[in-house]
Amino acid sequence: MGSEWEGQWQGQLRAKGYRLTPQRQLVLEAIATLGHATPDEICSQVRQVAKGVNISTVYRTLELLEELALITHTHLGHGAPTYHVADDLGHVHLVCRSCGDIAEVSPDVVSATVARLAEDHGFAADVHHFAVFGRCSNCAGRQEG
Amino acid sequence: MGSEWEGQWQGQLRAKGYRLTPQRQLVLEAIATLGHATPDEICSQVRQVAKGVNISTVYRTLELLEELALITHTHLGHGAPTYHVADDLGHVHLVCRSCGDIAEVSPDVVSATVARLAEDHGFAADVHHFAVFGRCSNCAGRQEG
DNA sequence: ATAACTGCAAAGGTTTTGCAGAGAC
DNA sequence: GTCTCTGCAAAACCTTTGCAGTTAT
Repeated sequence: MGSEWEGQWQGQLRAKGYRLTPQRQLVLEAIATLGHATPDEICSQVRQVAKGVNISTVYRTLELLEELALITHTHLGHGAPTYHVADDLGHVHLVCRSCGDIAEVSPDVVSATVARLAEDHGFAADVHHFAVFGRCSNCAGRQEG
Repeated sequence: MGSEWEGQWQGQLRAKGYRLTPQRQLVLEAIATLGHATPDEICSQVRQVAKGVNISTVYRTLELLEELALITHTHLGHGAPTYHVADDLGHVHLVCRSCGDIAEVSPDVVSATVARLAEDHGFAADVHHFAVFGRCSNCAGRQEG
């Protein structure tokens, strides 16, 4: 697996008094592999390699990795948030309320809004965190009020 | 309190085989009064009028009212969603990740994005449901990576 | 050796569900 | 009288926390 970044964040960990452990590497690798996944899904993925890893370790690691800005999470609406690596930029989620389908589109479509929020309100919008709800093209024509 | 709409949705209820009950009226009135509130807050408000109302009744009623398109909910990030009446259009939430502050701005700022989503992806974005995460003007200057 | 990390298990908060009784129609 | 709705309680779900043992440094 890609191991160039291993040295990179090892330094970040130590600088803050944290330690490099197998579990932490596995969680980060699992997120990179899955693209975006819930804590539970990440835990399952990790357990395929290291059987004994506990869900609470996953939660603690997610909090840590997010603090180091290595990952971020997105709320897709219902229960569990999804996590992904921080340099996996490049998509905005469109969540369909009817069929539940989740589409990914270019962050390009929200750039105008991001610019206006910055100009008019001094608000630095987090594009990673965008989750847009509505009705997808499949469901749009079907039912309407 | 405004009671013009009482007759309006009573018909909708009956058309689907549902019934009009005091609890359902109280929940809808509570949401109208509070503007936007969590299920728990709504329950508290309702109990000021009718003491015995149970939280599970509130949840069931929220689901019903949303099905009738009388209310919608917004996810502000963490746990509980906030509910508001469907005709309470007119604002988009800006949630600051640092201080937790929630600002409301005109839906105007997202109109360009909504238009592009419709044109490019046939996606009917729900403006009510927009919740934008990021960093507000107060926190923006303070800390940066 | 010290201090952080892990697994386990229990607790926390939020939402859902089963059921018997109450109530609208 | 029928069928829906309510309140209660238990369960389910997601997440956090305390603690004792383990491990990196």
